[in-house]
Amino acid sequence: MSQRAVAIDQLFHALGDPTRRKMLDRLGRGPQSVSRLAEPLGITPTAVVHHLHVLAESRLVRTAKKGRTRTCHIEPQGFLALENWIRGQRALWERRLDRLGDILDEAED
Amino acid sequence: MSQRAVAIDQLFHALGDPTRRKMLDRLGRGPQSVSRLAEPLGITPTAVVHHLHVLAESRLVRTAKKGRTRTCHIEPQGFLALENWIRGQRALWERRLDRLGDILDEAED
DNA sequence: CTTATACTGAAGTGACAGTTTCAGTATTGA
DNA sequence: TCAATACTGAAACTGTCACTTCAGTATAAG
Repeated sequence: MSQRAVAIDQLFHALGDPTRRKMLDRLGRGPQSVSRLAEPLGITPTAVVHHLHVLAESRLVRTAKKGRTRTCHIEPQGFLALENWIRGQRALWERRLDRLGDILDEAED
Repeated sequence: MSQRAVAIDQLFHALGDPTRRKMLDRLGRGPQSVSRLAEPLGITPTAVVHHLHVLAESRLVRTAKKGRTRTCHIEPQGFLALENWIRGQRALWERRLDRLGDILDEAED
């Protein structure tokens, strides 16, 4: 599997978990510490740290420790990669579907 | 969890599997039968059928059986839902990051 | 009618991912 | 210095998921 494919794989795996997406929602509204992320999710800080590793690998979040507190915030890189993937998929079939025409029409229920 | 959230959940779960994404790549190039999807992936038709169920639930593919052959093709609906989700995420943090400025700059490595 | 083809449902297996507990380290504040 | 706080690593538990085999059904072809 190519380097690119591995990255996409990690990315989708990261986003595939509901808890991680909830964390992203939180972080979208502003930076948070590990504990403050954990509390509303009803999971332990340990679990949060694990999820942070996964999210950081895909460049969806970035964290920095200052003193005894780790602060987490959104990083745009991962989202850009996701958008690129979708563009690639569309490029595959969009022209063909346009040519066929009927399938797209049929698809809007 | 809201109806919307459930759908997004299914969608990411569907896209989280590498085999299913390979199937989408194939189908992006044109419709395929179950067996012809299975062969290059090195899995049984049974497994393909399972994946097709998952993909169909998220409106990423559509299938139709004619005679003894089931033909599968891409459906755009799921991809649109994914794009909408990303737009929602961006809306959360984009303005804030623009205001802060420095974080985005720091993010381009 | 008989055989081959194409798919499908049920049941079972193996691996992995999310989570917890618990013990440990680093930092802060009194 | 001492206690409380915040996080982290290892180990173990549990459920889920992808996949297989096998038996069965429907369709096509000779």
